[in-house]
Amino acid sequence: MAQTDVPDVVIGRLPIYLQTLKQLQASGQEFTSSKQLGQKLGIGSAQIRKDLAHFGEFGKQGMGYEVNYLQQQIAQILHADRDWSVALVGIGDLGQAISHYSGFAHKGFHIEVIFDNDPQKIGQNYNGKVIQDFNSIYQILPTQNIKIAIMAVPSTSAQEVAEKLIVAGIRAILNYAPISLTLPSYVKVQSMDPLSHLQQMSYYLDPLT
Amino acid sequence: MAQTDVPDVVIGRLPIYLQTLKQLQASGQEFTSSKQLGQKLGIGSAQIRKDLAHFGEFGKQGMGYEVNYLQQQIAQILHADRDWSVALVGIGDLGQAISHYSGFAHKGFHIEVIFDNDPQKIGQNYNGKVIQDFNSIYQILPTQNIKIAIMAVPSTSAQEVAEKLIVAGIRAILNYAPISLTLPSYVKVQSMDPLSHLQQMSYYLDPLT
DNA sequence: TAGATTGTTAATCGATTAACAATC
DNA sequence: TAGATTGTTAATCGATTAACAATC
Repeated sequence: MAQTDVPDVVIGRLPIYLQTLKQLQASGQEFTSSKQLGQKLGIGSAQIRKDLAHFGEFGKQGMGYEVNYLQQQIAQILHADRDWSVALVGIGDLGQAISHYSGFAHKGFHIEVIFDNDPQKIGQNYNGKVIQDFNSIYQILPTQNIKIAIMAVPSTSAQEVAEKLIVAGIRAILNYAPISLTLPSYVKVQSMDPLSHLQQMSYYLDPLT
Repeated sequence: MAQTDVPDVVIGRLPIYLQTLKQLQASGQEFTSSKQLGQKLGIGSAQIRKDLAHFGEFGKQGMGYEVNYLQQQIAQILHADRDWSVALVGIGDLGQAISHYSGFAHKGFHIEVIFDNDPQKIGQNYNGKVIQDFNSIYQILPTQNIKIAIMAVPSTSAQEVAEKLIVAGIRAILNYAPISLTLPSYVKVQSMDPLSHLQQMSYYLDPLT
């Protein structure tokens, strides 16, 4: 297991390698090459080989990579070869959509607890789970050893909610609130911000149309 | 208006600058500085000044930036100072959540048409809009001059749907399918992939817990 | 004026790309 | 063997950071 620190940007590409390998596997292909992967992803083959080199040697000269083996190896590196318990915070429209989304559970991320702070919602049954009072996170999260949270709360409370989650032991947050969180570096944060993406694209669009 | 090509990575930061300026404005602050913005965003002040320098001079020495003015300028640069019509393709669980989400419309991105290919859904009224047959995109999109699409379709059909959208005149796609699209470079694509983000974070988590 | 902060240039840093010996 | 593709080193490229004169 490579212990020299691997750049964030490399880690960020591993999930898409994994995704692409899964597709190749589904299509029944046994071997692939850095060239083929690069073409599918629109990046250079050298970059893929360099990225993988951080973790070991996974291919054979002249042959390329065995799809199945490389997939397993990358899954292992990402800790995607196991199940993770996840807490969902905020069960408004967005939170409900997230909890419906089956893609997480199928890939090993299971929403085990749902929190909200609305007395109307607390205690209600949602998707087979009782909605818990957000104030009880200190009782619930540590005992269940949950390290990952998905935040679907208003921007106005996002920072405060995040800080409490950290106190409760959360170490990775997938943030759906369109705000930049300021948190200690030992906590990983990834933000989903569709509006930013739309604005980024509209820059390139002809404003006259 | 700066015409020398600005790096993608810079354009990608402008929306978060805009977001932060809106927050400052909401809090009633009239002036800010690259230092303050940098601290809020966890990036260096020099980077912010350098980014802005691509487009002009927006500050005053010793004073910093007028929040309102800088906000307007960045909005203009991003073409976020106008309204855009958007097509939503796919009205399953995810598409429904997206169409409910009010954040887009409030920021100028209006979902004007909804497409699906399920005969059960076509013709039904959803959120005040009649769901259109995806096969009619060639009639509808060009006449309404819609350049932006949000894709919430299965991975298996994403590539094919994207290609048809381009023929119908779409030039920017916000893709929710977890797949890497291969498209001509004159089309901008941004992908929303929560699973990739979760896997990226789980890399850093202690696998033993 | 003195202090602060800009816009910009130069220095540093890191990531991508090209090239190639090794070898399946 | 000849062809293909790896892993890796060296060269290039681009982005971030540091520093500072200009000036509000």
